[in-house]
Amino acid sequence: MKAPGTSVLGYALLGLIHQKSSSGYNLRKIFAETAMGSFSSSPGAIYPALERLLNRGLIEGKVEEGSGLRRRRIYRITRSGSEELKQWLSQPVTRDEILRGMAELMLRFAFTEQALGAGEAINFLRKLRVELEAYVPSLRQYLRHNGARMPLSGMLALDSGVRNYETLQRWVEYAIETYQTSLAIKNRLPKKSKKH
Amino acid sequence: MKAPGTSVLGYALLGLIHQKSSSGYNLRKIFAETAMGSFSSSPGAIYPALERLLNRGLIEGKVEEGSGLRRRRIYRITRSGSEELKQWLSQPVTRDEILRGMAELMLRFAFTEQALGAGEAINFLRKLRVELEAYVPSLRQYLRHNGARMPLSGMLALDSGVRNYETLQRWVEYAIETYQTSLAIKNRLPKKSKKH
DNA sequence: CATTTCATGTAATCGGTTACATGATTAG
DNA sequence: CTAATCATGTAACCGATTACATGAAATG
Repeated sequence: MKAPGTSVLGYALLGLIHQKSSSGYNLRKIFAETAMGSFSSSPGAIYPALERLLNRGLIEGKVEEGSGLRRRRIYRITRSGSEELKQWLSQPVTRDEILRGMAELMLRFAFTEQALGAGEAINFLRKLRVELEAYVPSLRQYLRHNGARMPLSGMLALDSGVRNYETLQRWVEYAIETYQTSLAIKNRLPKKSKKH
Repeated sequence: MKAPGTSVLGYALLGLIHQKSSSGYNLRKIFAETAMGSFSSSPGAIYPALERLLNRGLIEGKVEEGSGLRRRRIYRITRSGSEELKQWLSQPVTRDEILRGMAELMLRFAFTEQALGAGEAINFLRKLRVELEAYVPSLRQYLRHNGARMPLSGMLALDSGVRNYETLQRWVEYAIETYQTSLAIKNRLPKKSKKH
């Protein structure tokens, strides 16, 4: 009765495989060496997750037949895997998701460009901006009203959260601008002036 | 042969109970209403976690005997619970922990002042500063060197991470200053009117 | 030849999510 | 009286952590 569903780690794997077919070992290295390590690591998580994706037909694996090479299984994304990824990426940006932490949002953003195009990436950023514009002031206000009667460390911890969101807001503006500039260059639009 | 261990949620509960004896319901509300909600919520996680703390003797619960009241169990921390909390709070700040995300670090910081005193809170901040001073430049350098050959969205996502850490560094400076100022004031003043 | 690195797994355990269950008390 | 809220749980499921296992190819 329950939809099996895909875990965040599953989507991280799916997105990486969508970008480039890889073996489990390669994927593990990516998690181990980059900031993506926050979504697990270690074979005990990754190999079972890959097998779940395989069983559900979201990826397919072929053993590399190269002559002098070690045997290893290269996974590539299937059509239904691509569809599931795109559906996940298209989900609305909710305050709930923002509260759960930025890691998952950033993962989605990082995959959006290749999977859905730059236009959708901008769209994602705009929706994020709207949510932040509604949420951050209320957080700031809560801090202003209750900060004084909290222990100093609690107030500071909250302040750290507020600063993070404010930084995120500035980043969103920067990211939107960056995208628009890059799009304008690609299209080589004869439009000279852009309003700010 | 394995030490049972306490989960992050367990420490969050332990720290809150250390600050103020509470019922499970009260604790749930704190998680539901504040930013602490990132560590779970929902009775299915909290009540079992409380029972584990109880079984390990880290907290004790007494049913409130108030006449006209609903029965509810008030938990208070035990000596060994207090010790375990302090030990957790005293752990060194490692880069590994920083990579796992700030939520847990901030939780530790928020509890440190009450459990170990303002001096230890400053100490925590200093250790965090040292780790960040070593880590952030390497992250920034990675972005400079590899950013150009990454997809735009990947570069931007990484940039967001760098900005977050830079914001955190500024926050650490601010927090240390705030603590030092507040300590200086407390020590200098011969206790004027402070209480209400 | 021994060690390291490549490459893929498996098993035990444990905690969290989801969803449901149960009563008691207060509010309308 | 009924509905909402208070207050505490329970059970099924599932995925992540930890630690161990295996074997083959490259490296010294």
